[in-house]
Amino acid sequence: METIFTTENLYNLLSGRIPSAFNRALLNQFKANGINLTKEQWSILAVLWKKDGCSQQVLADETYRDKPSITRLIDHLEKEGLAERRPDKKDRRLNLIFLTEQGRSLEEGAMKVVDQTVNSAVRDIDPEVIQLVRDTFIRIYNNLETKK
Amino acid sequence: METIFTTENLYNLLSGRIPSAFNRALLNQFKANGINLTKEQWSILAVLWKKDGCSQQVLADETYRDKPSITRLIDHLEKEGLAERRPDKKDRRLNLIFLTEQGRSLEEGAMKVVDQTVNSAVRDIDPEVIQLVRDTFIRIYNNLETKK
DNA sequence: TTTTTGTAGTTGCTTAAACAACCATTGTTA
DNA sequence: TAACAATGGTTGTTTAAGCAACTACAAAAA
Repeated sequence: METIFTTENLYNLLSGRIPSAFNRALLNQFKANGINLTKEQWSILAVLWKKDGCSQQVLADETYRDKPSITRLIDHLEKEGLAERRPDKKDRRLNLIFLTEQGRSLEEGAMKVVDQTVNSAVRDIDPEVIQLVRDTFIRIYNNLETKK
Repeated sequence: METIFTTENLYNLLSGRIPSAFNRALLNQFKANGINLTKEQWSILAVLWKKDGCSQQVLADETYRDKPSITRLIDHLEKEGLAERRPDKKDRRLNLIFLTEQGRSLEEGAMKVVDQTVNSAVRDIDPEVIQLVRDTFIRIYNNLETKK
């Protein structure tokens, strides 16, 4: 295989430096706007704002986390008063997760900040290039999932 | 601003799903090859293999971590017998970090696994596209650093 | 040369990820 | 329907990130 890339170059691309920087920036913007959320909490809320009342397993699938991680994130959201568990009446194995009024009220402000941060990150970059980057990442993801 | 992207699309690109998948894959490959390293440990060792005897601050800069994170990662590497601290004789503020024989001996095997995993991830993708993705990510990184 | 400023590293705290082991409930099948 | 498998969730453990507060030392400024 002939490429102009060293393993190290590619590793840096794949290993997550940019996402770290992005997540840091997002967190700072939250803080600067008086929104008291970790990026993990926000990622859960982002699902609930669309699918209020879904199960923990759905949250795990949507946010690419395992079940224990969700258990603890929900614990934390409950403690903060942003969401609550309610047992499913039909299937008693399930917890359904509902936003509280407070959890709902964060949506507008948080989404505005995410929007600004995302747009700031990709400013001056050709949308077609962004599209290509996305497509490439999907291919990489599939390559990783389907092993070698 | 007119784009075909929703904030959510872009967020998913920027927030680190692919790196998570990559890091998971790498960890699995380490394990499958009997290499007992976390990805964090490996990322420190990767610097030391090139700059044995550098300071903790250098490790922090090279791996994009803060100083406390490095303190603890080195603690752990010392406990595992892979590296050791030696005070700098000239500047007594500094610890210089040196690989042990055992730490050095991991290089070949680990790099082979990283190499395979990286190549598997980008297989069938045009090198020019990879280059463009890299360049774009560097621009995004700079956008994030120079704030809006 | 004393004071001030900066740099290197550590400790404490909160939050989270990943994995294994586990319990309860539900679904399947023999 | 009784045994077994699958699903949803929790707990325990290890490892790590990120921030603030701190100590020790060095360099620069007064």
